Amino acid sequence: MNEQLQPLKKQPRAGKAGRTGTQDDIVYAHIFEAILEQRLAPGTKLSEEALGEIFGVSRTIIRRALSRLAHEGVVLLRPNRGAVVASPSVEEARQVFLARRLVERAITELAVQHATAEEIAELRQMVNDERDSFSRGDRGAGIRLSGEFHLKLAEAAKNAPLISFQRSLVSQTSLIIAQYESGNRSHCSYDEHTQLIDAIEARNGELAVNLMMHHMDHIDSKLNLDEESASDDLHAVFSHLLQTKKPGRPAAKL
Amino acid sequence: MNEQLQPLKKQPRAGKAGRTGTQDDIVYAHIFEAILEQRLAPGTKLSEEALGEIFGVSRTIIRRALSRLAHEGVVLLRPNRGAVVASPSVEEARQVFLARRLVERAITELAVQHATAEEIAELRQMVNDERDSFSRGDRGAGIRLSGEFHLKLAEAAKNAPLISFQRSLVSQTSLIIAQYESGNRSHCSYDEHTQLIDAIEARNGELAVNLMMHHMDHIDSKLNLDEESASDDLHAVFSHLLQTKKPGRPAAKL
DNA sequence: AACACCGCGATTGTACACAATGGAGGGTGG
DNA sequence: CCACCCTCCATTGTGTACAATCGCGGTGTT
Repeated sequence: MNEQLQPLKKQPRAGKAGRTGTQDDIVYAHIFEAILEQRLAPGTKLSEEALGEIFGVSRTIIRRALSRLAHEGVVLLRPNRGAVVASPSVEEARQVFLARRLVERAITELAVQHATAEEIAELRQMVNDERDSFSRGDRGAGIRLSGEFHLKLAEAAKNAPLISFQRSLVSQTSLIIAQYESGNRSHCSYDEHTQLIDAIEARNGELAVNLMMHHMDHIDSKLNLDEESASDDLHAVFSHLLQTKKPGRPAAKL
Repeated sequence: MNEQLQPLKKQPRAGKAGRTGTQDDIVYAHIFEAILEQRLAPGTKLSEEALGEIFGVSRTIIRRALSRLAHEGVVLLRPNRGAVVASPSVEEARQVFLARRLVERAITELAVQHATAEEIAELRQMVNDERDSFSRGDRGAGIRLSGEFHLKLAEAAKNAPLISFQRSLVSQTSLIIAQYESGNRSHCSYDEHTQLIDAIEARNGELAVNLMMHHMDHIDSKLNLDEESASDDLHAVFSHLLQTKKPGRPAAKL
């Protein structure tokens, strides 16, 4: 029952979630990755004590990681009732996408102006990694790397507040994609990423923005935001009932 | 040395910082207000233990409040070295203002579409409060209320991610204004706020956006971002070097 | 005299113990 | 038989003790 991975002293575990920093980051990254990989379904309760045993740290660390995840919108923190994996409603998803269009447009324009050759090279490398992940069939890693691409682009824009906001938006987008994306189609075609890099490298702002907006369109269109899919999305369909509101009769049986 | 205000059990102290919620919020609001009122100069060290004694709570609460302030960019959290009041550089200030232009434009457009009559009434009330504060000479409250106006506008836009981002931007803007604004000119003329509300109520999107952009221009122009002012801005000029200065008495009274 | 190294003090980082809250289940009354 | 209430338990919220870390000042050497 109480299997606990080794107290995660050093060991980067470089293969998986991002590079090791402080313990918080490790816990944060692991939970985040688990959510993206859909090993943690939306609505799943995240008990502090259980997580603490799993990662071999105290609740203090877990609490910080959860707080951070909550701030990025990936986890919902209910006072006195613990944390659950967020399950964005269709309306929330729309809001995130609207905000992303806005931010991505600005980021693209700024990146065209400020991206260095080194950054462009890094971006190309990331697209390669992303393609590899998808060809390996590692969908979770693919979604994560695709998000990291957009985050890297934000860094190239050289605007700290936008980077921070983009991080939050990308996190939520990843969760939404994991939750709503239909079937197994690659959600963020790396072709579009490559074209985008080309336009940025050519300092063609107008083209870059157009590509980015089309890219956003494609992401939108691949999601089933208009009507709920039926079978295994029960969690998503009902989660808004059985975790937050509805003080009276909160879905008696679940 | 150990002067400590009463353990802040309930007592809303409604006059000052925002309405009382949980203890975190009280501590957060008080520190935030102290920073805006410039009773806490940029660069001032925020010792957890000292704050804990002042507010009569344990370091746990203080730590959460500081973490939140850090996330909003008002406080700088240096690992193993404690927290200090942030002192945005000119470059950082420019980035914040760029991001704000972006966000305010979008918020204005959305508010024109979605603001309800009730929200518009609330906005007008807030402008009244703001004017009262300035006429009373309460500059800190004025800056804070002006920020809350822009935040309320974001709420009228009905987009959760934008609201969250705007909260962070407004906080940082307030700090920048407190730090850089020249003299005693009212920084956010409520006339402009009133005109803006009128345009929104008339559902005139183009006019509203133009007013907002001019409003941003005015805020920009009132700051001394181009060249440092000499006398009392030494803190700002050097704070990035000597973050630990001013060890004595962090705000004699709160 | 200046530089470098080492130990000390202060402050933050972490873990844990206790208090408080909310939900679930059983029991009782209508 | 159903509904309501009351108690108990699981889980989170808070305070505190202890450990780790960093900066600073003393001391010795070159």
